[in-house]
Amino acid sequence: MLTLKYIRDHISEAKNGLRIRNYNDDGLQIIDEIVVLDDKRKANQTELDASLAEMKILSKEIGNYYKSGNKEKADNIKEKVALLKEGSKSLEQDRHMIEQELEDKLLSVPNIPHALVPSGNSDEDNEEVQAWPKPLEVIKDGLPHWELAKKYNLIDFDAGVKIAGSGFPLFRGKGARLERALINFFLDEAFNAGYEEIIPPLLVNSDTAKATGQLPDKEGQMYHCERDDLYLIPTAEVPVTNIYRNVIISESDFPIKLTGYTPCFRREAGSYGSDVKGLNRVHQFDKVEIVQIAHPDRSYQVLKEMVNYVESILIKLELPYRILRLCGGDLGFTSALTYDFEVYSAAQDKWLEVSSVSNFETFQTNRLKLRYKDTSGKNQLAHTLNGSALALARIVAAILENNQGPNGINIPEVLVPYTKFELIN
RNA sequence: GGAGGAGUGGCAGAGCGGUUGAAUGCACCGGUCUUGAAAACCGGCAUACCGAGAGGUAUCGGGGGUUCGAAUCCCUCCUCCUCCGCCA
Repeated sequence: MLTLKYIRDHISEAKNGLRIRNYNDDGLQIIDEIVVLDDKRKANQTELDASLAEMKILSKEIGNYYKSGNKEKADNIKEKVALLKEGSKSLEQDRHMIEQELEDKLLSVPNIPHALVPSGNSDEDNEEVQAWPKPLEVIKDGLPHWELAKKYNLIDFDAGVKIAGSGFPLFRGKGARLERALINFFLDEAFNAGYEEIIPPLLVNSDTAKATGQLPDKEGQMYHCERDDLYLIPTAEVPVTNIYRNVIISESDFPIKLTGYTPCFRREAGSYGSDVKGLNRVHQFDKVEIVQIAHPDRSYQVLKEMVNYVESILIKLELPYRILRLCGGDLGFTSALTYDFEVYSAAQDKWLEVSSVSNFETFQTNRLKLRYKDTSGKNQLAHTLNGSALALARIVAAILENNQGPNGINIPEVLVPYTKFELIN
């Protein structure tokens, strides 16, 4: 959620930002509507405050008159207060309504894109900021990962369907061990890069989901346990970032670097076709997430650092990758700037998104109320960033496809200490 | 799931219907003193909103109510603690 102050002080920047996100003139009106509502809110508060202040003073007088035994005078004032009270009540009702409306509108405004974000409508307009320098090797007669998984009995999609439904893969044997090896490898890498490991709850309450922006924007994407009003997390970002909800940290606490492995649950309604085959798009997948809470002056440097970090992992895994800067049409609701990593899947001849690294600036911290005391003692909103490092399922798909050969599938060297085997055959 | 107790500032802990946004202690920050430090003393020290400012309003777990007036009384929800039951 953008801050009111930002919107009021940067009306034209806000509108330009929304244009990058392909808002038309009608859509842009939301900004003006917010300003008008806020004016209403201010006027209301001024009036209400004055009325309450008067009531307070009169109430004190009543107290004093009672003490001195002057009942008549006290009762006189009581009538006055009763009148004031009626007025305050209706003002208060107005305030509730105005605030609710304002909040709804604010929640519907996405983050303002960073100046680097190119305009564009879809993922086809994303800007390639780093291409794979070598020619891509297409494996002739290569099998897609779902067939490899079947051939080597790594993933039993049918069993997953029976147990839960489509989109819930069941890993077994070397497939399960490869999955676990990757999780441990990623966590060790993050540890070495200075991230503190977190094992968070996998179910979160609605306050938590709201604070990181999943509610109300992505309500339909999350599994919801209605009976207890809890949501299954779509990413570790949600519980991990919420550790710092309603927290004021000191400037010396920066940088806060957290990592966590969790399964991620996504309903992903509405997708179809070959994109959803195998591990490309599933309801449950494993992911190691990295989260940083950064000083606003340093957050873009931190973003770079996180991009470099993700890149270093892909290099170690020896997978061909490219880095994209998301365009306005593809940029997530809460993000100001996002870099996507895609890995080339040789058998599908397709780039698969395996990581997304974003700076949310104050968009999340405003709702989180995550602040730090600056040198002058004032509270300021911190910046949050996160990235997948990495999303497991698609990495597995890429490893299987890219490393297949006549003798089986070769495990990247860096993983062998974790898998304890070098070849799947 | 059943019975009881409790939720107050960074922490500890008063207040239980009337200048109480909240005593006191600790912690923290600034100053005096000191060669320096400690001690002692003086001052500061919650958050949000409105206001150019003076200042005002709200907040004592959340929400609602009683009252001229609520941290204090009532209702409800949440959380924590103790005991019992169940259980990995």
